[in-house]
Formats: sequence, C-alpha cells, structure tokens
Amino acid sequence: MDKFVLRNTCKRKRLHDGDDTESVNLEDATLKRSKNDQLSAGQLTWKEIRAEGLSCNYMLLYSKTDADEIFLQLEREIEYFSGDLSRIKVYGKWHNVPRKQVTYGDDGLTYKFSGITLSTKPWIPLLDSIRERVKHATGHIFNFVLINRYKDGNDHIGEHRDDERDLVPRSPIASVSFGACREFLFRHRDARCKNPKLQIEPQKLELAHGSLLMMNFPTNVYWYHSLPVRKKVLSPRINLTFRNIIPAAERINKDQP
DNA sequence: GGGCCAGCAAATTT
DNA sequence: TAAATTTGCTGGCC
Repeated sequence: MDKFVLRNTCKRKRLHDGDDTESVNLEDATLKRSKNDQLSAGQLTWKEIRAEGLSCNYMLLYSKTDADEIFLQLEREIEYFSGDLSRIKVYGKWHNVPRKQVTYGDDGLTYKFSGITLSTKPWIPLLDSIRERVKHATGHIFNFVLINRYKDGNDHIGEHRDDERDLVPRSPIASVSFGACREFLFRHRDARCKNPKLQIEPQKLELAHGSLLMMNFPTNVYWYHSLPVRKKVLSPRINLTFRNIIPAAERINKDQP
C-alpha cells in the first residue's frame, strides 16, 4: 500500500481552539513510523490516555511496511459473516450492519451481539501471530478476536460499550487497526443525556495504521465508544479487538451455582 | 451544498 | 419491572 495514499486518508480537524482531547495525528505517526521502519516494532513508546474512569494506552505496534503486508493478508484471508449473521433488527426494521464483521477464537467460545449469538471460527496463523505480537507488547494473552471491516467512511458503528457479561471481569481489550485512519470517539455514560449533570468532554482518538490501543479497566464501565461516519474517508479500515471471553460452560456454572 | 450531530422511531433482552 | 440496546432518517447548524 502506498504511503502517500495512507497519509492522505485522514486529515485531522481540530473542532475547537484549545481542544484538549487526546488525539493522535496520523501524519505525525506516519512520519515517526517512516523513521522507525528499519527498527523492529516494540521499541516504540506507549502514550497514555487518561480521563475520569478512562484508562487507555496507545502505541504503534507495527512498522508501516509490516502493517501494509498484514493489511493485504487480512484482505486475502479473512472471511466475514454474511446473511442472517450480518443483519440486525432495530425499531422493528431489519438492517444490514453498516460494516462487515467476524469472530475468531478458542474452540467453543460464543459472543452475543444484539440478540444474535456468534460462534467463533478457529484461529488462523495470521491472527495468531498478531495475537502473539500483542502478548509480547502487553503481557496479555487473549482467547477471542472480533474483526470489523469498514469499507469506507460510510461504514460505522454506533455508540456502545462492550458486553460485560461475556467478558472476563476487569480484563483489558486490545484494539489493533490497519488501513485508513478513522476517528474513534469515547463519551462518558453520564454525559450522554440531554441535560447531563456532569460536563465531561468526549475523548477523540485517531487510530493509525498498525497501531494498538489498550482499553483498560474500568474504561468499558464508564465510557461508550463509537466509530462515526466520516464521508471524506474513501478507503477501508480493518480493526481487530482482542478480548478474553468467559467460555459458555463456565458462564452457565456461574449463573447457576 | 454537504458534513456533522442530536433526537427520535419499537421490540427484545436482561 | 424498568432500563438498556441496536441503525437509519430527519432537521438544524455551521
């Protein structure tokens, strides 16, 4: 993939002067990455993102060269859910989810999404190698990955928290991004209503090609996240969120002690 | 003109 | 039992 194309897939826009939201500029990241192309990844430093009840860490996990190669491999090898598994009923109307998605993970794991239960596909070497890279960088091993592919800026995901019931309590979520830069938005649960009691500013991130975002406890308790529509984005983004899912058998035992 | 955002539309699940 | 949750459409603002 051409570096020039990637560098232009996302122009950062400051909405307000003095905007103090944490954000990561793809152009800076691309420059930094080109300097580091000769270096092995893992030598790059973490950036901390903190707010009330929000704890995230961000780094460039892959050099641009490696990220380009992985993006192409993902495009070749990942098979997304289709048919009933990619449709959803909202307000009595059926819709195709505005993105492509699929789950891979350890044998027997399932993941509930908006009423439908998705079973996982078995790990493939490409995904296992990314999982190992995340383990090397963070010390965390994950048993499940949800892959979302956003074909362009019209594909999106609405504001949500990740389903806590299925997740191992307090376990972090690792989000690895490839392809086009998209704005990622956090909003505090107490700042979502019409007349919020608290004025908590949203947190905006721009997740670069080859980046890793760790969402640590208790981020997922207090903050909703979304990937809004961005009409100017014309190229695809693939995002992998690694999680630790409680196996269904253990969940049943837990619910019925 | 168009990008962005807030608000609103049921039915199902927990 | 009541609250939370999904996406698309509309209208207002810039």
